[in-house]
Amino acid sequence: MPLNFSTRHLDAFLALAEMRHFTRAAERCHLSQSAFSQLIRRLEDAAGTRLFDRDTRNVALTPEGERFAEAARRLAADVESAFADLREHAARRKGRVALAALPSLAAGWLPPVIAEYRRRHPGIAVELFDPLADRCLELVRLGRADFALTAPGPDLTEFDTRRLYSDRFHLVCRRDHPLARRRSVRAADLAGCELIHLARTTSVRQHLEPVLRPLQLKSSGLEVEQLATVAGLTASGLGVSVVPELTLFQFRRPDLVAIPVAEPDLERPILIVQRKGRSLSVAAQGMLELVEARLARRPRGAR
Amino acid sequence: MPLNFSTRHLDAFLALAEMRHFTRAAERCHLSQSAFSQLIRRLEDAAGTRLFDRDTRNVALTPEGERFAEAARRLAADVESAFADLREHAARRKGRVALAALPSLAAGWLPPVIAEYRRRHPGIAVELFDPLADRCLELVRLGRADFALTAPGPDLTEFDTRRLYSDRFHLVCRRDHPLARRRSVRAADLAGCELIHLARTTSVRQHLEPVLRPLQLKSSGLEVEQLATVAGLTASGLGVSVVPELTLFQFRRPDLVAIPVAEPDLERPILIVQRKGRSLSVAAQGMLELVEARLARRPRGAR
DNA sequence: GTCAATTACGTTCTCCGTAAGGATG
DNA sequence: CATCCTTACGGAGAACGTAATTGAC
Repeated sequence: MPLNFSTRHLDAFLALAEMRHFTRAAERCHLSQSAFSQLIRRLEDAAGTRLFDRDTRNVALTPEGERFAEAARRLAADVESAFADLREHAARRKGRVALAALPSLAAGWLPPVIAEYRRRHPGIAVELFDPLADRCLELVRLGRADFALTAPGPDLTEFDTRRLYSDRFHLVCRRDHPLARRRSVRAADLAGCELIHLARTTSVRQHLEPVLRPLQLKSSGLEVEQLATVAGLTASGLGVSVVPELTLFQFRRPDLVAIPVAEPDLERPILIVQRKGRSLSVAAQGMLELVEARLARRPRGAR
Repeated sequence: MPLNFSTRHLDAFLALAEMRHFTRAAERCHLSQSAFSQLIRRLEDAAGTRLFDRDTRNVALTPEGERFAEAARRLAADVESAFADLREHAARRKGRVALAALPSLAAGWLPPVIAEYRRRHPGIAVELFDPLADRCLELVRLGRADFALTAPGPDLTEFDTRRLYSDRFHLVCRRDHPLARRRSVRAADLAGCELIHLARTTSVRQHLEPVLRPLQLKSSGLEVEQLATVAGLTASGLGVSVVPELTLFQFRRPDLVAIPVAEPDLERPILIVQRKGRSLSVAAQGMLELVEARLARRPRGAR
């Protein structure tokens, strides 16, 4: 006789095992005494043996009942904890979210978002990676990151992507540079400038290259990995640089100025990238919503 | 929304997690696809979060679903094993029975019963204690033994007892003894005999004492604990002894004879003793039934 | 257009409660 | 005889199945 064993059976069994009294155990379970009796009876039928010895005066567990009681207590606790765990994740009181973001985002724009998230959901562990674009995608592909905020890579077909934002480029130069007083510049204006480059592995460089290559600019020969190095080199008058708006926080110093580059094709889209067809965890979904909300409130440069 | 979480929910969830296909998972669960869909929906309501991502083409676990799946697999296995364990005990394929029996029973009459039991139920562990009567009761009181086969002790009110059998006494003497050719003897016939006694702690002695004391028999001064010693002493012509029928197997030697003592008050009841109000385990119940069956087939001396 | 999940709705069946029955101290 | 578990029976609600609907590819 296959029983659809349920938490009600568990609760009833445990109540009776504890109370040793049908009527009172039935009350605790909010059942009539009759229904309760049937419940126990069906459980015993499924068990294939009596679990309680009872006459009209006494109720006690049989040896088999004792044995089952141990399992039943564990089961009840396990069911309870499984659902509690689920609800805690659903309520974002517990969980984990891992995201990857380009260094420029990770250093400047993202931290306040993460701080806000942690404030709202102190129980959730936040993991942040700040590698270059290729590795961002890799982390998402491996499932190490729930989603990434990064620039387009070579092969995005295996991901679900959404454009969050489009980052415009700025010329950064010393305050005493000939272009320093312009309100905006065009790519052509850069002719004659020595350019300090970021490494070719960076998304910044990859987006700059198609636009600047035709201009045959003089190269400074300097090609570094860190934006802070670019800032230092530029401040020392060794050249100028062209960087996305989101990285400008690295260049906010009295001796440097940043000037928008008015060039329609020169922009670096920032995408939300996640695994195709897989939904985000509740925790990650919350982070994503906060990212989008922050962007909506600060649409500078958004398209 | 409190769900009456049941094995059906578990099975459905696990089937869908494995199949990633509602229709096929529903078939495995012997449900219509519609009913199956509702089942999952209710489960998700109770969980407070989606467990599956699905559109008409793909079904996959959400991160929360993955987490729940681990717990669900454990739960399903635990429920299954708890019931399997119960059924194995009920079917006497598994379990344990402990019994205590007087040495005379444990040595002679009981072993074939235990052997038969083990043959029938090889999965059940049988534990046997063979102490004197007091300790037999003690073992039952402590729950170390499921039941005891023993003689009446001083305080039986705390136990449930049932008379199994009544053991009649026999005179044991050498073949060359004056009484050796009698077909039966009375207590009075023992006048002038030197009696070899068992220790006062034995139930044999305790039952003999009230009957033999008035006869003022000569004492041999020998008072030992083991029946085998009594046999040796008797065979050497140091005296005679009076022992219950169940112990006669110790005295089956060519130089000794055993003669029934025809004395209405001289008998030693053998009781089944168990804890009051507590039922026996299925395993122990089986042993008890075998004991009674064996007795019914061999009613020699039964009342 | 097809396949698959969801929704709608009528039906079935399980399970509950009221009430009578029975056993035990 | 009072207490308390069990059985009987009628009804409410949950769950199921058929079928129509929606949605994705």
